[in-house]
Amino acid sequence: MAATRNTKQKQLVLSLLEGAERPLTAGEVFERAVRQNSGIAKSTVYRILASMLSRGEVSQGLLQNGESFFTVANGHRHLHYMICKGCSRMLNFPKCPLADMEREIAESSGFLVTDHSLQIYGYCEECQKRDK
Amino acid sequence: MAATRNTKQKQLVLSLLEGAERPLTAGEVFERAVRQNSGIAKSTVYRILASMLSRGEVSQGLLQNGESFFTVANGHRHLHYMICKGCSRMLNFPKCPLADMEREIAESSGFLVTDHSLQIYGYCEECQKRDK
DNA sequence: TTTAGTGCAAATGTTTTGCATCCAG
DNA sequence: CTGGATGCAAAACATTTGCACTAAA
Repeated sequence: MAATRNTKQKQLVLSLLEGAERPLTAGEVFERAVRQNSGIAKSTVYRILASMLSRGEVSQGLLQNGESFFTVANGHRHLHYMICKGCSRMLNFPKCPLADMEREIAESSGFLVTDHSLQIYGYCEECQKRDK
Repeated sequence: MAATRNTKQKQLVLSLLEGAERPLTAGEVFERAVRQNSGIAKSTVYRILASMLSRGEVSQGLLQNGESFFTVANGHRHLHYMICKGCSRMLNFPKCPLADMEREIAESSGFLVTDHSLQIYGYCEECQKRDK
């Protein structure tokens, strides 16, 4: 794997993801970076996220509209999210139902699993009450 | 729910999905429709798929690049896919690990699950051999 | 100095939308 | 008839890419 330079753009993207209260899309990372008066380019945000993703430094998820969102990868523990269709809130879904299945899948089907994408959609408690 | 007219464009999209050997993206549905000399517009394909999706007549999945793919919803049984990063083949993954969890989730977190999106990425047997 | 990384703008590709027209009910 | 559905073209997005320039090592 090629060496990677420690630029202030990378530091910024990483600190924004670390300081975020929820996963962020590339566009949101860019917005927040702009608010901090960094002159970072949007394409740089995309390149940094892609690079971090291939290094396993961040995890990627998919929204129903096809947009990607990112979180800092915290060790081996990986999270999924319950995404509210009412308010777009993202709640942690810490128990990954595939955690122990990857070996089993390889043995029964021959398919080598490298990763997976799981999002759970529905309505959070507040939105259930409000729309009742 | 509003009434829906039975147009030949809808019949065509549905028959293409039913006759497909694998899930199709909107673009692929459009391609196949064009080959049959239907003068259907691409935007019509998108509108029909969106409408069928909201009626539960088709299921949607997400590719890693954000594109959506569709399959006819076959009753209550729903499938997920193992998607090969080498050859893009999509293999059935019939055992849904969330099948029995939705009620449990609602009880423990208050989140009402309506649906979910799960894709498994990796390499099929042939691609594992070829790239070895 | 060297070259990975960046900014900028243009290009890509998917999906959405406005609007005049069409046709299923 | 009449309003939902369609075709067409333009627009809206997220994301990627080419290229000259900048700055990390």
